[in-house]
Amino acid sequence: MVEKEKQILAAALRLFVAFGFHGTPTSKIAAQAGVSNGTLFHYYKTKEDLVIALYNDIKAELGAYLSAQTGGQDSLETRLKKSFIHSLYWALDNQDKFYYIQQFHFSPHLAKISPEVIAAQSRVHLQLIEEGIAAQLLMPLPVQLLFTLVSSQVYGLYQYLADPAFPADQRTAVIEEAFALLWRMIKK
Amino acid sequence: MVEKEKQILAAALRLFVAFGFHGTPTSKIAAQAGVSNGTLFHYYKTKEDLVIALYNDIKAELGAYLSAQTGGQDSLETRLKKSFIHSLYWALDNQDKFYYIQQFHFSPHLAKISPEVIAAQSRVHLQLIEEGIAAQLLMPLPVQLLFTLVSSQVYGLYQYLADPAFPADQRTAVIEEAFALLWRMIKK
DNA sequence: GTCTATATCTCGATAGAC
DNA sequence: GTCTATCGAGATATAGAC
Repeated sequence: MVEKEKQILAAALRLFVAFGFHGTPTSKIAAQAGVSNGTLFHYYKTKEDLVIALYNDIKAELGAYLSAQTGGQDSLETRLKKSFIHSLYWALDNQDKFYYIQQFHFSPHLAKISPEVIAAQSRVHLQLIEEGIAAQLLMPLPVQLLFTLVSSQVYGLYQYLADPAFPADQRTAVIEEAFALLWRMIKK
Repeated sequence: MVEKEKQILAAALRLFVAFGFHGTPTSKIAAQAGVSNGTLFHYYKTKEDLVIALYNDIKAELGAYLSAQTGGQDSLETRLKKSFIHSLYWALDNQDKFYYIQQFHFSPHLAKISPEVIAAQSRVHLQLIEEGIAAQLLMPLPVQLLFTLVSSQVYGLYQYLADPAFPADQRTAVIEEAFALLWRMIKK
């Protein structure tokens, strides 16, 4: 991916998050990226192409980050905890991107992403939970249900921690506490 | 609110959920509502006015429904459970409306809603949790944190249950189970 | 690959009769 | 209050020179 492409994606991210898909014309994206309107449409055939490319780019980045953190031979609890913590840190350090994912998720654009691609994104997490159930460390419940409960706790906790009024230096303590609660909930 | 107004809101809900804010022109809303373009703008000065009015209408309906379920002298656990269950049932029975709330939430329109109004919506839930902490029934944690954890579990469980592949006759059982897990997590 | 210039279209909003 | 008709703005996307 060349420089201009990155600039376009970066500008699109900023503007979409600030003004929504509707509220940001391609002309403004091009202007903020420092390229002409024509160049933007050289890289992305349509505006929707751009919206989707941005989503895929962010998802790929998040996926790469998380799998880089997946150490090896820790206990299951530790691996789950690391995954929990790093998801939160990534979200807190990349709030625009995290917001964009959710904005995209609640938009008709989501229909353009194939179900297989979406499923692939959570596969590694599902496997972790499956392993925990098989080893009788986690409650014997449907994998999807446990996964949903864990994920939604990440989302919820993010909302709590992302509040500008919340002191950043207390984040770690709250995350630790929240994971302890989560573990209490899902452990067998 | 007169008949035509309701028809406009109903059409707007259907279309916004299906095609997004951008993807649904006011002309289509008017057509689906069976009124003319001019009439739509008689009731709502701008398209954004309509978007916001729809949000407030849905929120009011949800608020009315939930407070109607708030019985009186049950135990705190039971009241919390009822609130949990009824939130879920409302969401499952009003999926378009629930989706719209979230779609609105992840859009720039949210900025047009005053923080006081948003805070008022969760006041009753916060009080319940506050009471639980004071009575030493719940973990001694920040009220907002516990509220966030409970809410996000509702959202997450909703996603799980709203999946068309999930058999509707097993909903109650899963909701019961999920509340038991939740209670295990937050009880002192 | 990048730009300028512009075609084409659609949408939100208004005017004014009834 | 409701309609028809329409204006003007601004959007996406393309054409074609460099």
